[in-house]
Amino acid sequence: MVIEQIGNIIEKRKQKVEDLKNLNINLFPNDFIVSHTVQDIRSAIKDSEDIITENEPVFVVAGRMMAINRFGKTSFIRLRDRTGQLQAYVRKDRIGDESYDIFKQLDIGDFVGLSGGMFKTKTGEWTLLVNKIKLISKAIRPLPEKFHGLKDPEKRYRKRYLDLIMNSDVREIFIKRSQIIHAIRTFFLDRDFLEVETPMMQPIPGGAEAAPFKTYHNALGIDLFLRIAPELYLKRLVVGGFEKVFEINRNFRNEGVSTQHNPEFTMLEFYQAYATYEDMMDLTKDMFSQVARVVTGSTSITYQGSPIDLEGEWKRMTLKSALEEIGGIEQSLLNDREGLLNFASSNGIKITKAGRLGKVITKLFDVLVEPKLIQPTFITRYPVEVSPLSRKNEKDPTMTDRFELFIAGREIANGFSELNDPADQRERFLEQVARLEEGDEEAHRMDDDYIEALEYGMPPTAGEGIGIDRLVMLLTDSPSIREVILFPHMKPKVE
RNA sequence: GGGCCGUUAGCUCAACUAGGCAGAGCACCUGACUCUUAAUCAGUAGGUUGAAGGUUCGAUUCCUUCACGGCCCA
Repeated sequence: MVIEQIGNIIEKRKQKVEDLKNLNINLFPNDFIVSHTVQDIRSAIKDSEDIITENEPVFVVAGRMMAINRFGKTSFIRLRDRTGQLQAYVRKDRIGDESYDIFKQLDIGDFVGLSGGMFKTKTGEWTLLVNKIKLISKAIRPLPEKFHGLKDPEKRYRKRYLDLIMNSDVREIFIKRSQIIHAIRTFFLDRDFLEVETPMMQPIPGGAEAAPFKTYHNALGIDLFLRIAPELYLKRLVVGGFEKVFEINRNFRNEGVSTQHNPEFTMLEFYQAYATYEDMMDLTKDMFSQVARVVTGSTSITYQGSPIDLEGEWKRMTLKSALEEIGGIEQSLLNDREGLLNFASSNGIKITKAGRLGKVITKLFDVLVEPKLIQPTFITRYPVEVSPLSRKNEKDPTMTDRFELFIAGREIANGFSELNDPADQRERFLEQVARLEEGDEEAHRMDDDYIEALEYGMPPTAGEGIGIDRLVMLLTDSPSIREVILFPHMKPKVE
């Protein structure tokens, strides 16, 4: 049905295709040799403006025609390649009658190769004066409208290629995303970290509280799970002697989609032997300011209207003091599970699946404190029962040496000194397994192989995970995770 | 999962309040035009209004259900 609606334009384009074929024109040739990008041409002009003429040097460039202004025997083209946009001027008396007749059959959206010299139009714009024009690839479907572009978010996400063709700000976001990941990689490699890749398919999904995707391996006859985190594998590598490792890769969590969540998302995790969670906080701040400087040129950014300073002091406060000072909960209540639940219900805060004290505390934190942490803030000392992989604090064994980083009201990193005592780890897993058996599909599973690895000895280590998509959102001022993931998950549309 | 909003030409949007021949701009097609850049001028064409049902003489408009999406909440 949709095909019938668009059919009219497509039918006309297909008729053109037939006409061009009858003239022995190859619509999809593969022998055009490109010798310049648009950027190359601009640089050449900048370097030697005075010796450029409309006859030489001759530039050969290729790209998509984004606009054509036709005037009878002459036309202006706007040509786009990956480096930018360039105007070209096509004259019948320069390219010849036959060639111009073919050019008249071409459409906006077609790829062409051009060669010619550069001149200035009377409005002063450097323009390629075309000697030769060749069709390189034919577009059968019309591009969206040139002025308003493509706005419908559903169509932008489903047909991202159109979004990228039409919306330059979208192109910029994904270029920045690449630069951000590059800058992170450089940061760690410069500090003697080893980049590794660990399994995406795991027999026991571990390292986070999340529901996994399940799949099946035919030849082995076993269930496998798409990983929810790489953590337990990276720590096995620390056992193996790789004292500083990092991985940037995809995690998969079987949960809903929203402006903050995509079922697959990119995670940075890193581990450093002989370091503590406090070292990780220092490292994180260094990394964020370096990445921001490389990518945006500044450590002062704006996210959705809020100015954020990545260079200033990053406040550190414990979870409980944050609840007291920012959340407005009396200190005496903080160890009183029932009291906190009463406080919640009398303040209109719904707590489902309340669980133990630590769970209640973190849920209250999510509602009362998290949205208020706009400037970078480390929250430290998380309860043991919500931190099954973290080392217990030496002075207060109900708490762990763990932190989360919040910026712009969102959790963006989670790190801790690692639990390397295998007996303690086994006990923590057993508690989690009990919850799993109670039906909490997000609880951790027993991983005997991991405990065995710890039994061979893991040096004291600290590690951290940072959600790359959220970091990219922050540095590109994007309100939705779908703006920073090229192909976000969408329900298939029935047509 | 809940609430609100949206889905009309290839694209961006009108028409819906109060039911009465579904429109515009750009794109497309035809013609004119050798410095335009949202080119201009003249003309043509383009629609099962997201899907199914209901009310009605008559539904893009009102009602029900469904699909997909957006925002907010959980």
